[in-house]
Amino acid sequence: MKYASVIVDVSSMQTDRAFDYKVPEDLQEFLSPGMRVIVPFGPRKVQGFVTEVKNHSEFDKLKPIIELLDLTPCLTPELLKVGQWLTNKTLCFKISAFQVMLPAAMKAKYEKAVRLISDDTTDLPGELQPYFHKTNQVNVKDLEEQIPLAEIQKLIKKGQLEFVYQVKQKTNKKTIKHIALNLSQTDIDQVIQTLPPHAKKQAEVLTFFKNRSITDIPLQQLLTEANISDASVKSLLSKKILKEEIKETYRDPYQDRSFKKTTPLLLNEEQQKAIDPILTSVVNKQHEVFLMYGVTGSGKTEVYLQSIEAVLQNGKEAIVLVPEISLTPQMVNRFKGRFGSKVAVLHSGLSKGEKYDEWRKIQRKEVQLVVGARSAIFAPFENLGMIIIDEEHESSYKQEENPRYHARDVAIYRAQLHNCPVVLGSATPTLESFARAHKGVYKLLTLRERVNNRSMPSVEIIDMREELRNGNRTMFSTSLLEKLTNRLEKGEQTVLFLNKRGYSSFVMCRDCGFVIQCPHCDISLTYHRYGQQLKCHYCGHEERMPKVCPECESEHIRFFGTGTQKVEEELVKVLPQARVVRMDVDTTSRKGSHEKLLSKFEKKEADILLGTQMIAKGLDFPDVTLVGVLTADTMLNLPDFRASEKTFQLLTQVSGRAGRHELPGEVVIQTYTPEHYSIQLAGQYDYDEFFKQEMLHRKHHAYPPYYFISLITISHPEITKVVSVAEKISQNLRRNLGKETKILGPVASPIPRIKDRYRYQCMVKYKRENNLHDTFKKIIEHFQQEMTSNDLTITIDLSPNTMM
DNA sequence: AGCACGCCGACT
DNA sequence: GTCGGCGTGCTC
Repeated sequence: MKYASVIVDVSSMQTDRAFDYKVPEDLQEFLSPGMRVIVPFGPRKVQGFVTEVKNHSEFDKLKPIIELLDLTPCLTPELLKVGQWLTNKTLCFKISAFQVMLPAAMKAKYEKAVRLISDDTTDLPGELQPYFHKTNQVNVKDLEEQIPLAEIQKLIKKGQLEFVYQVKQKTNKKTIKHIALNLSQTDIDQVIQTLPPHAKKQAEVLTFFKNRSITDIPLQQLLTEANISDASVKSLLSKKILKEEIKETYRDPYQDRSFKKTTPLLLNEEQQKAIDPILTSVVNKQHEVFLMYGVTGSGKTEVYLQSIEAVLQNGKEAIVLVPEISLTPQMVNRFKGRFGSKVAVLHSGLSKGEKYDEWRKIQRKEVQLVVGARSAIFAPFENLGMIIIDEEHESSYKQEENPRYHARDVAIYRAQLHNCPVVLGSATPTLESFARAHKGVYKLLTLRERVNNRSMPSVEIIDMREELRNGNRTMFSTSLLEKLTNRLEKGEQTVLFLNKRGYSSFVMCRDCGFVIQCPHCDISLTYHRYGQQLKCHYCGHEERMPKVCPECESEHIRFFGTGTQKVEEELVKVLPQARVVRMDVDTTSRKGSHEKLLSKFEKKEADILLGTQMIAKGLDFPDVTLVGVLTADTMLNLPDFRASEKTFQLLTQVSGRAGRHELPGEVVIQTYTPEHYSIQLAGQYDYDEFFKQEMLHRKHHAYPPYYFISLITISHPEITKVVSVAEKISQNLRRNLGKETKILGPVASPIPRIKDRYRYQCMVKYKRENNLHDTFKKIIEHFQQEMTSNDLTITIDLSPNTMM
């Protein structure tokens, strides 16, 4: 007899361990760790992952596995190990660690239904009878709005009904209809003779098969290419001359696009110097982490491409992470262009089905390269030769929900298991990475020159306080406006960047100073022009923009701050002839709208591209010669120890968008704090000096990379509860952690209330702390009961990216 | 998590 | 008397 240890799909502390099941006779040969199964769990059925197949079990009242869901394990032995590691590293449940490594389409959904035991409905209460008219099984969801649950429970006690629990699979494989010959090629002519003489079209169909010498073809293709209607096909089908076949296919998000094949470019001396150690590491199968620090436009991508070439030639596979790839179709084009059908692409712009299909291409070893966002780091390759993380500093590589992992950490762990290199690339590396490179933990590769020696665009920093003093109350400085006008005249393009995060357009009364806030969160509401709505960006609360101040009934109620919508309006006022494309969450929420807007700009159907964060990355348009940053300092005021770093990164990235081709570029940075070092040094493209200065700050305030930090956030609907729990937690931390460790708080979180829940936090700063994980685990265990029964939540982030 | 079981107060 | 509220404990 064989037994399987299964991690069940029930995320709670008490079920966060393996449960044993009997393996039915017919599965004993196949079943192996990493496969998904459906198992009975209490009265219901749940999905689970097999972690072990063994010959004994400690437990004696075992139930058998109900169903096997995979023929090949969806988690390789290595990924099972990665899952275990993730669990320890992020303190998440095992099931969450496994689930995060697979496409969402493979997660099970559950349904509870009521089934009629006998076929006779006459015994049922009248109001229930219509439900069971045509079926003997009805979903509880459909029932519970009309019929009280107690009613049903009574009938269950009486034995008329029973609950059935179902596991719904979402892994719908896409199929297409093929039409195939039900005879051999050689018989075609003979069969045509037997057709009635007036059935010309049917004969045509068969001739089509003959001329092409094919035996099967997708139905759609047959109809269009042979130029026939489906009536003649149907008739041939009914005569059994043709037959239908259902074939599984992939949803290909890139199917109607062709990619121009590119060939390797000649590397310059610097690029060659950078690629050599990477290639050595690939050939020698050595694990090493490279930090490729290359200024924007220095040709990092070409180095990636040629390194990958070497990996593939070695018969190995590679993963390339890019930040939210849908934002940079240009990046996909470069990889698809070089490696064609060897590439799978995984990003948030794909539907669940499309992601699942791309994932299956990887699993079936039909591709050797995956280009994707954060979660692509879990691609089920078994023969990894290299992992590349482009724009290494991007915060989207950190997942902000459980399991709170950083893709960089996973990359390094997987690369260790595979003995292969990791390449981190950036023009503005995180301080953590750059410091590690200095210490020799990572190998530093530097690209200081831009390809073709093009100079960096010139940067002008504008003091907006000065503009105000001179009576300019608009959000465009005189200089920026002048340059904008100039570009319009020359027919060149401009990118305007608005860093909306921080404060967006909040609504304030000019008479009494009242700011309209969300009733459920401690955050001011944001004005949206569309529908005159006020929205909360945290809980989604919406209300109409009031005509008068709710406090003092004054009519002088206005919105302040600048959102992209407002900039667009003003832009039209001052430059009525300009054609503007606006890109922000509102204009890009629909699928594909992103690419549409960008291609509109690319085709020069617009003069100005106006947008938020999302336009800062990787865009490359030849005719953009001016980049304007409207408010460079909004981010600096956020309660975040990385604020300066993020500002520097952003300004550098944005500046890199100008003058990438023949035409020289210019950058205008508008700010209220022009003296700030992150703004000054970004203007001078001086990363090294920025690194020095920022490191001093970090050292002084005991932040990374000098200290590791962890953040515990406690939330509950009642503030007194939050405070008392937070207090207990911080006392516990102080008792159990080392003397060198600094424990800050408890204090109210930067946003003290979200969705009617109060939030407090404690920060732990440490250099060396052996007790950390144990202490955190014990804290969670201690409050576990209150977390399930009393609506208390405690979240622990072991390397928070933001303090919010 | 989700479900059953079981123990107490409020109603026909 | 019983209905139904939620605290408690278990799931191989």
